[in-house]
Amino acid sequence: MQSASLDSYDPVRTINSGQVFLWQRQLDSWYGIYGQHIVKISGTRGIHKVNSYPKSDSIQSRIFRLDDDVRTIFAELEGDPLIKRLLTKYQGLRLMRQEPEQCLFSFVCASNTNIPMIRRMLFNLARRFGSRMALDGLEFYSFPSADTISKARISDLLACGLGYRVKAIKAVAESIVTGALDFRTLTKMSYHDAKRQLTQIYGVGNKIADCVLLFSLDKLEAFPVDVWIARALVKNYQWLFESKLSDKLTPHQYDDITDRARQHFGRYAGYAQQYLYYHMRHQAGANW
DNA sequence: GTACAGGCAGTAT
DNA sequence: ATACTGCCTGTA
Repeated sequence: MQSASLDSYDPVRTINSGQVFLWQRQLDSWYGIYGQHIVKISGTRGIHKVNSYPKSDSIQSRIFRLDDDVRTIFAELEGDPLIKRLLTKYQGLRLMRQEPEQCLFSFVCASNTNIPMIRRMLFNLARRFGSRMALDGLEFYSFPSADTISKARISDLLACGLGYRVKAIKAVAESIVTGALDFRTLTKMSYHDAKRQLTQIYGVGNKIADCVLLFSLDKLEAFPVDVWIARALVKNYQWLFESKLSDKLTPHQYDDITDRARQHFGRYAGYAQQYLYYHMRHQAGANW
């Protein structure tokens, strides 16, 4: 019973994992913005139906990574006692596969702020620069394209509450528009090569690059270390690290930590990160 | 007022 | 290499 349902998935738990920002609860359903699509999760009692508008048959499998062989993945991660416990405790939690452009813009906005603020910035961006869509009598806005953002006025971006991130947002939009950054190519590259490309962009450092690699470019070995993960490691994995860990990281410490985490958790370290992150937030009583 | 929040680049040692 | 600093903005 327990192992049989370990490969189940719970879309609502997954969208509340804190790694995707443009979701909202309305009329007993959840609505998310996925590039040009609205994704709707309806249903109750843990039995959910996922639809997308415009309609797409493959989008559910795509965004919830139902193509991943989680039995194999989880079997590898069970070697770690804490992760083994969390896999059962948070059954149904998956990683999500986000739309790369939206993902990169989102995590650039995420630097040095909190989730309510990130959501505000992204909803503002969508409302101002996205296309209006209607569903169930509700109003939604698609996520704006890099082209649109590259042409946007600085003052309009500032009005979205982006603050000093505008410079980075512009740099990201530019590199996409000029083709200097190409997600298809990055997906085919190795983790390290793709990361090197991403971090060339102004405003994209280690952490943001790892988030984009894991959440949108299928690099499951990526192990983003934000303050929450750092705290989880300090608390539960101090033994993994020679020098003492603190939850403030210099760039060199960041590399050291992700490398060791990857060594310890293996090629699916990103899944371990997802469960650790969810666990920390859950324990902190987060409900944003 | 002021500390702080899911990093980053710039500058000085 | 490593440490220190400022940064938009909103909230507690």
